[in-house]
Amino acid sequence: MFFDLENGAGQLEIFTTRPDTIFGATFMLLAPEHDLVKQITTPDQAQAIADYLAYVNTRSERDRMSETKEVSGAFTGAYALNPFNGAKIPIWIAEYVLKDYGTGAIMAVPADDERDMRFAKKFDLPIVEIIDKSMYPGATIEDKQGKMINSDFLNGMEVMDAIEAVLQHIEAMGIGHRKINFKLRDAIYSRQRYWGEPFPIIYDTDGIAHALPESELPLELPVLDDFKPASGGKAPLARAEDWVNLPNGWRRETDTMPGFAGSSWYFLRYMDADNDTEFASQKALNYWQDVDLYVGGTEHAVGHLMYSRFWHKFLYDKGLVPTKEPYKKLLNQGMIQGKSAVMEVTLEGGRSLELHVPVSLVDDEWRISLEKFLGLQLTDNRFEQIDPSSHVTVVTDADGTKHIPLSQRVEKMSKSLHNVINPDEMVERYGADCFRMYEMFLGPIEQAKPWDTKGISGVSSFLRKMWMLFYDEYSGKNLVTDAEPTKAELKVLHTCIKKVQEDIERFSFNTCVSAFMICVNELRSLNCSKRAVLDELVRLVAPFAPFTAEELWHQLGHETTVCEAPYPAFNEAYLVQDTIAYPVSINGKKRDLIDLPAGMSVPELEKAALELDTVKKWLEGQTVKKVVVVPGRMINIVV
RNA sequence: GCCGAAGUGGCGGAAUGGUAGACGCGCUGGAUUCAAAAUCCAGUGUAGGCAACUACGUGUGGGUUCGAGUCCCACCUUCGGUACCA
Repeated sequence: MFFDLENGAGQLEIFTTRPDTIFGATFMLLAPEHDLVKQITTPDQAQAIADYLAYVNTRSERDRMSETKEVSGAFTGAYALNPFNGAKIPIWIAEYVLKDYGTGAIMAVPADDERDMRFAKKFDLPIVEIIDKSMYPGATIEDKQGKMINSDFLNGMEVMDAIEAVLQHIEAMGIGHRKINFKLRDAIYSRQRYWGEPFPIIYDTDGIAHALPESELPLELPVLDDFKPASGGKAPLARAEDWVNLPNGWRRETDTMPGFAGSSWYFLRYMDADNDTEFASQKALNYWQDVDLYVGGTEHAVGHLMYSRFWHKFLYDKGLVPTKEPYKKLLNQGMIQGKSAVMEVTLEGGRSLELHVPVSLVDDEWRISLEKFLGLQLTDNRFEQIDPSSHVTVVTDADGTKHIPLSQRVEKMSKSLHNVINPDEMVERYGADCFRMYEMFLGPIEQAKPWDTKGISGVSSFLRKMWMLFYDEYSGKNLVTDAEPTKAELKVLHTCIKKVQEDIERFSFNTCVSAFMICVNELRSLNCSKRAVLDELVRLVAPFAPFTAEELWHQLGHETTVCEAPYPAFNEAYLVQDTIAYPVSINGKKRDLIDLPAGMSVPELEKAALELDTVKKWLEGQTVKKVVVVPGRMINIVV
């Protein structure tokens, strides 16, 4: 929307989503970097504006974004005119108005915008109420609800109607137009490194960019020996001069694309990887459709997923893919956090600071020995200035060794926090299967949880116990027999199959691991090494411990990979119970437990419960009001 | 500020409205060992009691229900993401 400047000095273009509030616009705001600032500033205000711009210059992008409570600004001395009533509106500049959003200029409506309100209060600018929200209790300042007041021809209208009415006026008067504003976050696309797809872009002798003709695609990276940046801050590709400089004097782009580029659509290519005429045939695309499940961390949800969906939408609009969205379901896995060790230091003058000590130097009681600390001071200059005798607390053990106690904090694993556990070391020590299963075992997949190396021994001994169903612990003799499994053994196996099947469906992998542990413990106590049971167990465990399962599968005499064997299905017949343990409650509080044959009728169950000694004891002097019996579940006596 | 997730033992966590704490770690006691590691057995929510047992117990306060960690209402706290977006 355009506002005339006072004295015919030109026009100011602003962007607003609330043109209905125009009669409440008591001042205008420009971004400090706005082109008009220099032109319109009056001599009286030149010093104030110069001072303010100097201040803005000292502020980093981060400062400007993080400090949101305190507003700042300066008056240019110039005025714009309200196109409907000719009112004079002072023009200010303020750092909270961003140069790159909209037109870098806004009409400020303090009555209907919190930041504008703070600005008006700070600089004592008028506030004109323009929306009566009294009939909408609880409506916030941003809600588009209420009746227009103090607004000339809009008075009495509901906000939504007023927006439409004022838009029609504005367009009829030719002082503005409707526009949908799109914004794509963080579109930093090119990278100065070798690893990445090269851009098929060439520059002519005037430096104008041209797309490489299709006949020259695909463009492939040249072979390099040295991947360090080239001179002049150029990307490594600039070293390949034969590749960069074309015979006609044109030059290739030397930046490359980021990981987002290929990963935004590679799954489509997977659908028809050998196709050399198109990225994938319509037949393949219609068959595979989309990706069932996308598992990724939060940075993927905001970064990669956004690009990938954007890509896919483009391909869909072009009619090249059959689905609007590339992924059916998103699962955000939680972060495995680190436990960091924080040393609290008090320097002379009472100034205190916190320093992260490498967790590898910390003992079980979360302390660092003085000896190790002195060693640390030699290699890490963050600790140079610290005097252990006065700046930190030191405790002395009974045996005379000195330690500095540290506090523990669970936070993101990060080099800067010195709390990183290297997965390679875990795999080296426990094996990939154990590491994988322990990560699953830690807790629900969507939740963040701290890594604790201590707990991994539980999974490690589970894998050993499973192995020992096949092999004798001491002699290494193969224990597998072809005997018929008993009812009890089949029940153990099928209980596990059922649980694992159900838990996989709801992504509850931690409880799958627990089900395997129960199964193996019970098979061990039954001394079961029967092929009929173990064969199914191996197939069941294969997705969780693939290396171990593959090994055991071959030991069972199979020639092909376990991945090709059908996944076991449970048989309800093996799970039938002869007796059911019924909890017996008085007023909802459990008082006894009774084993009763399955299939007992409700009156029989009630009678059996009322005959229990425990129940009789609790019923002394009481009247039974009601007995709730849920067959197969529980019995509750209400008194 | 906005969006999202989560509050249960010493710790990670389990629990279609129906036995709270499965499974694992840790801890305690025992077996084995010259000793240790490893392994095996038993115990382990808190308080009282030799025990049987009793009371209390899933962030706080209410509610629904025969019965609530689970459902409803209000609140508190923590974590993650994002942020002057007009």
